[in-house]
Amino acid sequence: MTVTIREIAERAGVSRGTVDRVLNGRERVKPEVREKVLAIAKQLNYVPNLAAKALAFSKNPVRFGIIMPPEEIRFYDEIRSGIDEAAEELKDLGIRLDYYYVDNTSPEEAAQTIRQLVQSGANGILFSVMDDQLIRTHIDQAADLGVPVVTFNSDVENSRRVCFVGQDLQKSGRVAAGLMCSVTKPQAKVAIVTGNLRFHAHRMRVEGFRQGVLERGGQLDIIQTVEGFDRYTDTYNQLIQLLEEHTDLTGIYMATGSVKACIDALRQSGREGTVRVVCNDLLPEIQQGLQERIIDFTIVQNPKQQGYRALRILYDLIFTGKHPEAKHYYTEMNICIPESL
Amino acid sequence: MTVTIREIAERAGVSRGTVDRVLNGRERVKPEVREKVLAIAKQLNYVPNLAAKALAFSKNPVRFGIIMPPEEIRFYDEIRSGIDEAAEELKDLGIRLDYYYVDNTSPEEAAQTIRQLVQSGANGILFSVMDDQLIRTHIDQAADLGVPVVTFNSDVENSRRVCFVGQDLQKSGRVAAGLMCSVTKPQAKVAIVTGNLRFHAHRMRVEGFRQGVLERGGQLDIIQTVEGFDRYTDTYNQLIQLLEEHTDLTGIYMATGSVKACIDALRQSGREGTVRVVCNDLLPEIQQGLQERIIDFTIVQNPKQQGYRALRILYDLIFTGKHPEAKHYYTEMNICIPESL
DNA sequence: ATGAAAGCGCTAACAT
DNA sequence: ATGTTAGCGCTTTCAT
Repeated sequence: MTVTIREIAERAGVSRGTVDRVLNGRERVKPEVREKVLAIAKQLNYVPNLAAKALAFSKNPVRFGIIMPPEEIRFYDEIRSGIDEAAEELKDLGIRLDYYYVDNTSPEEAAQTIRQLVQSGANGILFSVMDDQLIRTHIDQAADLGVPVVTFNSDVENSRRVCFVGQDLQKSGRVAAGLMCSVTKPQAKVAIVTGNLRFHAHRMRVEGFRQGVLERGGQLDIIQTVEGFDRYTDTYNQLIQLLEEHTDLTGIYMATGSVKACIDALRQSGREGTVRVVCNDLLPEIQQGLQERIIDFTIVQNPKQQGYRALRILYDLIFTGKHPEAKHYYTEMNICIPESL
Repeated sequence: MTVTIREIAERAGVSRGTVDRVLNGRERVKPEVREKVLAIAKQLNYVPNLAAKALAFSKNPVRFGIIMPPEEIRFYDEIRSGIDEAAEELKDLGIRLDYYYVDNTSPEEAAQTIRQLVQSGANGILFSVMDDQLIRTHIDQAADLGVPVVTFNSDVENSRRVCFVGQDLQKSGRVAAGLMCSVTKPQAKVAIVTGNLRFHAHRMRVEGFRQGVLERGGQLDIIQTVEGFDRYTDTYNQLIQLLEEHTDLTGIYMATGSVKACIDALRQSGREGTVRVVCNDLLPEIQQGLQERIIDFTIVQNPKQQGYRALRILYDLIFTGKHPEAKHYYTEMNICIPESL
């Protein structure tokens, strides 16, 4: 029925041990034997039995290290629960997960953790801290030593990570534009708030939004793009000023940054509920903003799926040798309104 | 480390075979032995190793029957791919899936299939055909004989199915109301189109919509609820008339029924793009309607997740004995606009 | 009613 | 460089 290494061994006239070596590239095997085994395996369309592998591995489980920001950062809660859920489903499948929470304000600790994991013989790494040259170097070193790294939520560009699992930022900007258009009059004046336009990730959403507006026939008048540097006060002050200067402002797209600041500024100026707001994610203050009808839409990125997918990709790579189909795996994007909560 | 039946056997002073019998209720075991084993298992917090189970089962895999409408019905394509994906992940986990495509215009074939599956010793059934008394009886019989049935997409009410996996219809109606409110002026006149109000499932969305409008402070004026009986012409004719009679109609909620008819009626009356439309699902004509800006929003129900979840629930029930937490498992609901495609 | 032992497909330690 | 063998945890005959 199903092809086993035993069958391959018989056909090739070698032992199962040898087949195992060949199939898993463990030691040097005489090239001709190697070729023969490989040929037969391919011809028979051999696929390893995962349950058997898992069982055999259960003594020394495969180890995956997960490197992410400190547990206090609530944003990662759902991602973590996605990973845990995947781990639960992969339970008994021969893997062990080790979480490492590292400082996310500088790259040293994260880099250090990568190195330690590689040295200690980890079989794969899930990474989500920051994009930095030092990190890049370490990821590439890990790759050289055969330890695959999957980045999630926030990528490390140009590194040799196996795959990035996260949101399609550009698309999220376009969706935001579509939503804003649908709730405003033609030529309505809107503002974009972002963190820092020098950051690739921040720029992407803004660009997506602009493109989205174009695709809708230039239906909006983007009067300003505010950089709030992800700080509450900067964002708040600039928005207060903006609202004063533009009494005809009808929409704000919070691409990145403190939504709390936006809500407070609107309240302060008495324009809450009048100015349309589109933002991202589903933090507590955003949920409340939705309920109170201050925020019209928020675009969320299924963090649970993100964690799940990232782990799955690593698992499939290690256990079945299946490389991800693309270097980017974009997770679903959902639009939320109060009723969706 | 992890507790095995071997350990339980040792502690209880019996053989592993006996422990297996007890834990899986296979044959009669002397009650006192039974109690003892159970007590130790509970005390040790025993959890079976799925990989080992799978491997041991690989000779006679557990069989699940999947009963759904004919393959031609495109609506089920994505659900099927969700099931297949789940099956892929559960590959080597000791299950075999058998698909049965049955007539979905009358209950006989579906009922017959349930009976056959039960007789042939299937270990579980995934069902999605229709809600009917004959079906109900068969599902209950299956339950009596220890064959769990999970319904998906469309439930069989009041039957003894283990669980239903599908959309929260009432909520989808509320979300529709929220969306409609967000793109119309206060007191805008809107119409609801449904299939047949005598059907529970159809009523739910309509009720949800009404409730949603109330929650938004009665912001809409629902002038009529049209029953289109899921037929193109009925729907088309009624909408044409409605549009003529109400030149101030600003929104249509297609709760159930032919969205094509709605689009055509709007085109015919030259009101496409002027009248806001909210509907469900993502059939080809709806995608096109979105692109052409005739449809504003469509609410979709992640069919892939639906299939995946349904299979998972059955698997967990059979292999780990874990019953679903609730009788209903509601799948995610997503809002789509052109940009989300 | 219960125990003993073989086997599911694969890995790893030990031989040769 | 390759073969042999003993598990991994559970199920399932076959004895008793």
